[in-house]
Amino acid sequence: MKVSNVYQPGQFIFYEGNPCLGLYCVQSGALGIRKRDPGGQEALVRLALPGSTLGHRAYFSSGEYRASASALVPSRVCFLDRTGMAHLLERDPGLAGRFLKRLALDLEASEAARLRAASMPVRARVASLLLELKDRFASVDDSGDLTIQLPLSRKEMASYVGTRPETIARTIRALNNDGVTHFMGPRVVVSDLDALLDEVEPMDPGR
Amino acid sequence: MKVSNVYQPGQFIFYEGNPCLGLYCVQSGALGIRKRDPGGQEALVRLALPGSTLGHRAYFSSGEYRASASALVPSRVCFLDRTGMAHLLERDPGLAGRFLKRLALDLEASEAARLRAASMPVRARVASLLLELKDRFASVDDSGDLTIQLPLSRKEMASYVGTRPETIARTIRALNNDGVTHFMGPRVVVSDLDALLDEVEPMDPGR
DNA sequence: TGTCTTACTTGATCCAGGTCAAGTCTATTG
DNA sequence: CAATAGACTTGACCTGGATCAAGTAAGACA
Repeated sequence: MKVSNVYQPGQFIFYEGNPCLGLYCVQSGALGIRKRDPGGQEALVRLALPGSTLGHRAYFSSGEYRASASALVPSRVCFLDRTGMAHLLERDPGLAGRFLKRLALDLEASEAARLRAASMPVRARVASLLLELKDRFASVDDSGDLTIQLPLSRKEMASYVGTRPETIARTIRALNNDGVTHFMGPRVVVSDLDALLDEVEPMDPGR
Repeated sequence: MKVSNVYQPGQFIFYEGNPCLGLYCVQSGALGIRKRDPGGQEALVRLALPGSTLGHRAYFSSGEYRASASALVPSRVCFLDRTGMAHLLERDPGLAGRFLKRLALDLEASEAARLRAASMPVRARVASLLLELKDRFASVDDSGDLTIQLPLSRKEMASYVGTRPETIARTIRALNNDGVTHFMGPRVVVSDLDALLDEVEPMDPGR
């Protein structure tokens, strides 16, 4: 009923189009949620970090996954099948309500992301990706600076922020030149976190 | 517990930030759902047509509306307050499940819209707006052509497809020149529906 | 050790769509 | 009937980012 598995980077947990047989939950690591866009390309649409539940959308609607999930780093993921779910839902009457809330919040997040994507330049979107990765992948290095170990290739970063690898490279170069970041391969040093935050929300000097 | 009201064009049903006291349901007419974007502008994010439920997102999550709703045309909207909802939910145990499904489908729609917005040019997005409006606002005129009575100003159309009024004007002109549409003020004549469909999904000549 | 492959970077060029500045066209109001 | 005002259109121009075409760096393998 409930099993837990470890997936290595690149391994898939499920594929778009698979029937949804239950719910997954990320216990450790990080997953990438990918979706085939109209043009047939796999686009990275979301990250799933420890604590997040996966597949409840498909579970409650069509019964088919509308996206694929794969591990970005070694990840422990547990699975609860439909009978297990039914069991839980009947034993805990408040659970359905909490799923409703979860979905409602996801929906808000998704719509907010849509607005944001439309009104922020690539540079700001890259900055907010870094902030998103920070919580899970950052450590403080020997000289006291924040270092993020990127679990994504440039191509994946590009598809996540909705642009092209070339533009990611140029944006990285620009951020480096402005002293906001120091990208070195798969590792970024952020010496001034405030500078990064300003990229996302350029302060209006008025207040 | 359950009341039904008629709203005139421009009248608001609720505002972003208001506490959510129950659920609304569109019986007739059409509403525009608006959201304040990071830059402070009101952007039209969604249309609500007869049959759609409004505010379930806020109802199940924060308790505050995250968007405003106003009538685009005279609309009958009914309201069911929290006690009424609680009543219904307890009387019909399957209802919560149907709301879960509703939210899950909304979430899918929202993510699909996000992908679409990122990968379709303005012209195709305008075309799909017309297709969306067609079901509710189209009639067949005396000469047998499909005529859509637009319930949106150019500015609203612009914010809905994520662009500027100037670009809408130019796009309209281009569609007219190509014989796909005939915009005349607030009314569009679509003589060839297939041409409009092709704008949204340019057929790959291979198959 | 070289050489393949794949990921990444860089440069050059192009274009959709944003911005700014005049328009025109109604529609309202004194 | 001006006259001011708002909604829409048009033109001229500019720019962020896409595209195309060469690079370079670095791990995998013979």
